Amino acid sequence: MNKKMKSKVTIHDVAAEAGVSFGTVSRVINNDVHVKKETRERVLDVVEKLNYVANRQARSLAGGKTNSIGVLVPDLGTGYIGEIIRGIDAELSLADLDLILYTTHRTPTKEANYVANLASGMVDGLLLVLPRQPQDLVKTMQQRRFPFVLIDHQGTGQDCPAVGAMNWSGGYNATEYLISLGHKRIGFITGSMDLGCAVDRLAGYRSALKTNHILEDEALIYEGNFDQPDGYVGASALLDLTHPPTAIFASNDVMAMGVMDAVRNRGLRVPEDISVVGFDDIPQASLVRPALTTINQPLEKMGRVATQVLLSMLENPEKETTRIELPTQLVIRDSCGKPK
Amino acid sequence: MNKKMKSKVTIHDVAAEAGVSFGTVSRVINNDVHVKKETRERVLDVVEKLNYVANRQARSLAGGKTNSIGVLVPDLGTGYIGEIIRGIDAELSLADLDLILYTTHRTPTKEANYVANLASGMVDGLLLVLPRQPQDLVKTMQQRRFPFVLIDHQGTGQDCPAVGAMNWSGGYNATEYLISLGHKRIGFITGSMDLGCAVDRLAGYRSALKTNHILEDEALIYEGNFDQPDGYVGASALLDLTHPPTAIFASNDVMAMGVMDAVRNRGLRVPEDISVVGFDDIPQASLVRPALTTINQPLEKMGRVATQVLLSMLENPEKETTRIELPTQLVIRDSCGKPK
DNA sequence: CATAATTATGTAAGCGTTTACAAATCCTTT
DNA sequence: AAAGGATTTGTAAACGCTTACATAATTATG
Repeated sequence: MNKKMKSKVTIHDVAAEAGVSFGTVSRVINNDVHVKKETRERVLDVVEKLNYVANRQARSLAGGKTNSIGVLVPDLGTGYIGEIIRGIDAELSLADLDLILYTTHRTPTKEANYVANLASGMVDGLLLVLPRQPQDLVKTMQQRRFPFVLIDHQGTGQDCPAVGAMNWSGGYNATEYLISLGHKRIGFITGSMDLGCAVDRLAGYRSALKTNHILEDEALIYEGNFDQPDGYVGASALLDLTHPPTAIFASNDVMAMGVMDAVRNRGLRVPEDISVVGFDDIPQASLVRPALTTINQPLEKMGRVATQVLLSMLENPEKETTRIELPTQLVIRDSCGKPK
Repeated sequence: MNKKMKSKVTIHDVAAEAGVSFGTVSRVINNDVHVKKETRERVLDVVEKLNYVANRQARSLAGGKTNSIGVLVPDLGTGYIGEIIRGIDAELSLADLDLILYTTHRTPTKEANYVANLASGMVDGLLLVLPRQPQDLVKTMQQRRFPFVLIDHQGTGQDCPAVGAMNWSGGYNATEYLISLGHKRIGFITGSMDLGCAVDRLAGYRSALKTNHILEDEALIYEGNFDQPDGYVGASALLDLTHPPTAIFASNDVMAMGVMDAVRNRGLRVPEDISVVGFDDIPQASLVRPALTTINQPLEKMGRVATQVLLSMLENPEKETTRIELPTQLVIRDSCGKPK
């Protein structure tokens, strides 16, 4: 009875204890139909008794799959990515797949490196969150026929599996909400314009203006980079105009917070003097004061859906997959009001 | 079924191309000294040329190590954990180890399950961030002699490798700062008292009071749970007292935000009427208005250090390791002022 | 210059599985 | 009761690598 703690119990141990061949044990744990019911039960009992857990590496080596999928993220700082991962994780654990996390944060060039390595057998599939330069990566993976899904990035014209949000309509709706409040001069702070989502949000803004017969003023558009300071600087520039805006729509929540900061720093109030709208609905959007009116992106759901897509690709490699866009939604809080 | 048409390049391919045996190639990629310099170079060239990447699973199987370490986290929501992971990731990638992420969020009981599985060979070591019920887990791992490090949790009396922050002195310093501002009645909202860090912060608070000859008032201590609503409810209760506090010290930033919310909801201002201090210094602490004065925990560094400790345990299993506490620091922003 | 020492390389035996394929057992059906 | 088929079980060959150990090549030694 005194078994060594250190030596792991293998499929052979189970086989011996159950009085069957290891092949049978393998069939049992893989739910192969060709096992007599009572044999299966006996084996399962022994598995339980011996506390057997199949060795993942051996399984992978023999089976040709790694049972884990790689998730490439730029960072974990803002909670934005965290939400997406939460969704990914949920789906993955349902499928009993491991999540191997790679952060490209420190070295941007690592993105390409990782993909090259990962795609050559370390994981069965890849989920790329907010990739910065997907063109080459996508090409690499496609020519290797390696399964992957892009999350929150619409490549410029590239046709590949991706899950994103309806950025255009988010931009449109937020702008239209501001217009409905009576605003005519609405400042806009863009995100990194190399990212499709930023382009789309701006396009939505423009469309809403046009639809409502408001003349677009280039001076009201400030090019930001999705970081908080851009919001501050952008808002400052906007407020310095001869005809400053009465409302500012920032392309993400973090910048919107920078905007609020700038507004207050010049002695103005949100929303009495200036209305502010963000985009994303990150957790802290409801924590700041005034609570931020913003466009909700279903972050967790994006993670879930992307994972589902990837898993279905794994099951059926031939299946044609394409871009999926999840709806965004206006969340009205306290940062907007009628213009003075 | 889905056979890979793309034959991966193996160690044998490299060996053939370089005109050596696969054993030599193995030595080269493992930096074994017993290889002639020019042979090594030739092999390396071929590796480059063929774009060879060693198969992780095979390596693990043969070598008896998985080259990856598991990280168990409760969640990724607040950015708090994200910071820690950033540190872990940095160290891990230096050591060329993979990070396998497990989130226990949805099912608390999964913690134990994961540990049982992981400890039996899926990873070489485990990093447990903010574990909720470590007692059993720790016992399991210790008796299996499985390497692990606890992050941000001081077990009640358990002697095991752990990395945390100086919660006591953080609590002490924050309280003393408030006292130095002139506050005499300082409310305190605790964290989950089953977590050592919460206990320590409270103890620090009490000590500071005592040192400064301020009589402790039990009524000023509200037991929270580290969630934002606790801050709101706690502050409300505190402000309802006959002799309400002039300052409130919340055991983490998230609760502090709840506190600010409650304060404002009764028409009071921060910091003019009530001073607020948090703990953690999460990214959004500097984003809220007024910016939160808080105790900085070196989250990323905790991740780094814990990883270093784990790696050293992997290298030298016999080495005695113990608890490490990193210093905390008061960060003064805009949420505190003199009492009226 | 032979011989021992040293260093470099080749070889074979696993590591713990999966999975064809072969062998054995159990039912049917005449 | 025996043949044929279906079902269940056993076996051996990978999977790609590490690592003793054996062997070959090189250098140093007397």
